[in-house]
Amino acid sequence: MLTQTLKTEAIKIAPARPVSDQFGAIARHVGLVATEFSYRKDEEIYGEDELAEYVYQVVSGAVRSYKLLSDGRRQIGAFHLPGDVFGLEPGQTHRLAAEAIIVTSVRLVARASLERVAGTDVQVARKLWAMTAGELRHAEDHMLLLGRKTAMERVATFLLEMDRRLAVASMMALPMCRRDIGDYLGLTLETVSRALSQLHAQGILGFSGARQIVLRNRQRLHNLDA
Amino acid sequence: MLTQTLKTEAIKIAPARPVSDQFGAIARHVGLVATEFSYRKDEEIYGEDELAEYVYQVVSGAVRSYKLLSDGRRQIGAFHLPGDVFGLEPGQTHRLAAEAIIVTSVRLVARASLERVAGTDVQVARKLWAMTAGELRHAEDHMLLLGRKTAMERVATFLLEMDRRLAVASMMALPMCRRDIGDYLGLTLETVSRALSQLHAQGILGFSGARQIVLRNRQRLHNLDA
DNA sequence: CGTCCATTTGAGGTGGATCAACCCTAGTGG
DNA sequence: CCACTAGGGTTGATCCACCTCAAATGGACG
Repeated sequence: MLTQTLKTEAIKIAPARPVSDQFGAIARHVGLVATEFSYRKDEEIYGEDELAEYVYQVVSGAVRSYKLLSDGRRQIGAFHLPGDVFGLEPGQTHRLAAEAIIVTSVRLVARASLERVAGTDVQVARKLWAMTAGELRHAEDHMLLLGRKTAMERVATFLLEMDRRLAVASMMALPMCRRDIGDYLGLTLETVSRALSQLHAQGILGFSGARQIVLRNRQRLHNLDA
Repeated sequence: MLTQTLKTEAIKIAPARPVSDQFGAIARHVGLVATEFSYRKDEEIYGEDELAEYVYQVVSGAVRSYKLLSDGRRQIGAFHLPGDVFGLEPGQTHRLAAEAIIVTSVRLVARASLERVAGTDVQVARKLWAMTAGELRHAEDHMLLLGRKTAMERVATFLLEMDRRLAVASMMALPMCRRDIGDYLGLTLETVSRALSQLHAQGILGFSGARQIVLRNRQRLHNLDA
């Protein structure tokens, strides 16, 4: 599987985040080698209920974590963007599948070695707990969105989240298609498209290509969110 | 609030718990005193974004954890039943509010003391991480339910969950009302009621009182779940 | 400059919400 | 004991936000 280039370190991550720094810090501090690896667009990184062999950090690109129902209905639980850690599990298996949305490179460390370090270093153990708690916080917010928000509120929340996480010079380049957004928000791709068109018509956002979005009025967007 | 009350209320030292009681095991192991406390029906245990002073375990009764939108729409993220730990946060504040559904008694320990122990004992730190991960797993399953399941599938999932968690002699006594169930499943109370009536008409479940339910055919219920 | 998706837009259908009675049943008090 | 009451639950009628199905448009890439 990991037959590709084994480059180490000197990795540049666009927006430096606390969590990502922690991951890198952990890896360096305990002398774990963070291997780099690449995935093509739509390539599976791991499947649902698959053995959790590695923990990953997005270096560039984007990843979707999701669950499927037997008939193919899909719920994307999270998007992982540069700097984000994903696939971290205290249990044996991954609870969601993960796929690269676009060509994506990741750093990874063996879960076993991370666990071993956490077993002796309380600081590391604390950070792993905090990372999982961060994921839980996001999931709790997302349950509120999925259970109780209207389509427009969901799309507004999504835009504000993406703006916060990947806007560069007030422009965001969405890596994911409308279907991915719909499967994240519990909507159909058509409903997402209609909501975006409506926001465009109201001057709240501007397009330069369907996935290049500029928020022109964050306040009004925030008001549309509940 | 709680601190003040504790000074005036009689405090019982919690009795020993069953073997499977992880929380109690931790508390005893590190010599923390778990105090017992009671809440009346619908009494708030803590509010959203309130300082997380204590970690709780349900002794008897039931608790709902929820988030509210500004206009009152509510999403219940989890029900906590006897044995369950709730209010565990590595951060400073609670991400959801918690209320007693019925008269409920809990054991609680100060978060600070738990944190202190976790800072020196990796076994405890590992257990706390695993608990948070367990909550995350539930939230991920619930996101799939809220984003992608039909009303009947949601109710079927709910019944199987409650059957697993609180059935005694194949009978379950639901502590929560239809509105709570609706707010947990992202439905209205009427839709929940209609789904239950339909399952009753199909002979899949029996009632003895609206909240006393017997599952007569778990297999068919499982088939109705996706 | 044609092919292939992704996206947008339109038209119509529907599952669950909303609004509105009505009906239990547990609790209360006479 | 029974009558009364109030809150929870059920059921019915109607509505509408979002889904489904369908077609047109656009954009990226050979």
